[in-house]
Amino acid sequence: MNKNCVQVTYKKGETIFKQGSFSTNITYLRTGLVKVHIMGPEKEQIIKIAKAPAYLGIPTTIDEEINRYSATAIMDTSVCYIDIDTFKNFIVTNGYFSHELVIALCKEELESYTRCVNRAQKNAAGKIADALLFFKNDIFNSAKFTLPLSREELGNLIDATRESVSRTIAELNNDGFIKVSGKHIEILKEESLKMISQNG
DNA sequence: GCATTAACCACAG
DNA sequence: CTGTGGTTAATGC
Repeated sequence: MNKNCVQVTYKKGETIFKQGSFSTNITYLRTGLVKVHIMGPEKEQIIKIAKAPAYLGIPTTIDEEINRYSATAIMDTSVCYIDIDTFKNFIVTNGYFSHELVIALCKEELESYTRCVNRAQKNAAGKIADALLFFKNDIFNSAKFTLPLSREELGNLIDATRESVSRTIAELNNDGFIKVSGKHIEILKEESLKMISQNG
């Protein structure tokens, strides 16, 4: 696929593709971190955070004319765009590739179900704890990291207002579960956060 | 009723 | 963009 691939780099904050525009390529995220988001009837909703390596636009490109969601870099990022016909041809001719792709898509769908339930049923503290553990374990693999989102964006990810996010993070800090300085976060008591994640 | 939770508003830094 | 305080509506015991 490399032959039909154009590589592009994006800085933090730049739009990779936008909801409402024509979707003509599959996007492969080579390095970096991206937020996938949708402008809903009320406000922006962050659907998920995607880290490299990953395909970004399969659902919105494979059988759709117009992008149903946007992707925006939240860290410096490099992607390559794969021509949709090339991609489809690959699926048809390469069974192994297709098999891997189905597995990846299934995983994402299951994760999406889980996030959906958690967003709807957990309280603010539980959702914040979830998000912080997600960044620690799934994104940065480090107890210490810089949050790549503003308080408002984090709220849009977990379904809470920016005020609730601020307050909850301040409480977790005061209670000694985490250490916070602006966007710098350090997870101090992961086990406690897991309890909070489950019980609120 | 009373407590809890989180959204909404406002204002300061 | 954040943090915080006051207020308020909804919900549970």
